[in-house]
Amino acid sequence: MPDRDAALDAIQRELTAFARRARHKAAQMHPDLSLVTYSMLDLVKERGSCRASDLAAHFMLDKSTVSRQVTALEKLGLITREPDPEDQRGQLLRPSEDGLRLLADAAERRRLAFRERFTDWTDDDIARFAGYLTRYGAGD
Amino acid sequence: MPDRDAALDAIQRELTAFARRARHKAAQMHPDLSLVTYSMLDLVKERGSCRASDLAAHFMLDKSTVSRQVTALEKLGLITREPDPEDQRGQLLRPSEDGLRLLADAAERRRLAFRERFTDWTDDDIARFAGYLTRYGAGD
DNA sequence: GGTCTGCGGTTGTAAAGTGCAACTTGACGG
DNA sequence: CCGTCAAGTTGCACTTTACAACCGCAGACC
Repeated sequence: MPDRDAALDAIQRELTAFARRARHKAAQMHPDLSLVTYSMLDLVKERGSCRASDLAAHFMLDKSTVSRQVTALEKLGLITREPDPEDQRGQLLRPSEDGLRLLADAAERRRLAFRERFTDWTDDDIARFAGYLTRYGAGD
Repeated sequence: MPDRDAALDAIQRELTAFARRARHKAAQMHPDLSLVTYSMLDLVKERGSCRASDLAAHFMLDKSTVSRQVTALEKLGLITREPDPEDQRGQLLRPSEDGLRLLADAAERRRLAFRERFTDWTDDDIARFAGYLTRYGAGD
């Protein structure tokens, strides 16, 4: 089935092309935060609170890398660290007020950019595209 | 139109999630080449021959970065460089036999992984998904 | 023809992200 | 009490990347 293979090639190419551009654009949007650092902050918000090892597992990164990024986020005042009362080895990460503000601001700007980009797409096309992406992402 | 916004949010979330994991997965799939280096080789093959500045423009990378990656590709014997007969300043990049072989091999492995992942997708769904991604990518 | 401007590419330098390994500290089971 | 394991930190090396300075050639303009 050559058509199917050609389509699979296109999917692969476009997704990697997107990944390349994502880092570039994320760097422009938030000069102080990389895409990964931003995602970590986002996950901390999503979970309410979590440990550094949770971040390492979720992002498939080494714990040392996470340690440094968390330190950076704390230095920027975007998260707080407190020892885990249940296990003194670990620490609970929480987003700070500034961190929440930054996330909300970024989400809003991103939404505006997306509205712009999809102006000439129909509602049906957008819904189907979102459905396909979700279905793809569920395979991870 | 809340549905539309919800779908846009989903698209945004899934695409950034993919971008996060891209590096890790690419490293697994192509152990010898980085994601960017591999993409460069792929574009050179796609175009038949091209100049380094074309790569820089397409990948939104600095020309110095491209220069180093191209040097690496040449050292690995995956591409060849020859002065552009039309413009002595530039150079024409072409994939070597080894480069073509590596690309074909990688494409085959990738296709296998993708076939696995997309087993329960219909041909129509895959074609539409590829179409949406291409349409999205064309907006850059 | 000579000069100026601009483009294609290279190299030096610095910064950031990442993984591996060694270490510290605390938890848990014999 | 001790050995083992888990959570984080730090040192180190490597890679990727951008910016800036530079070289050589091309094309335009006088």
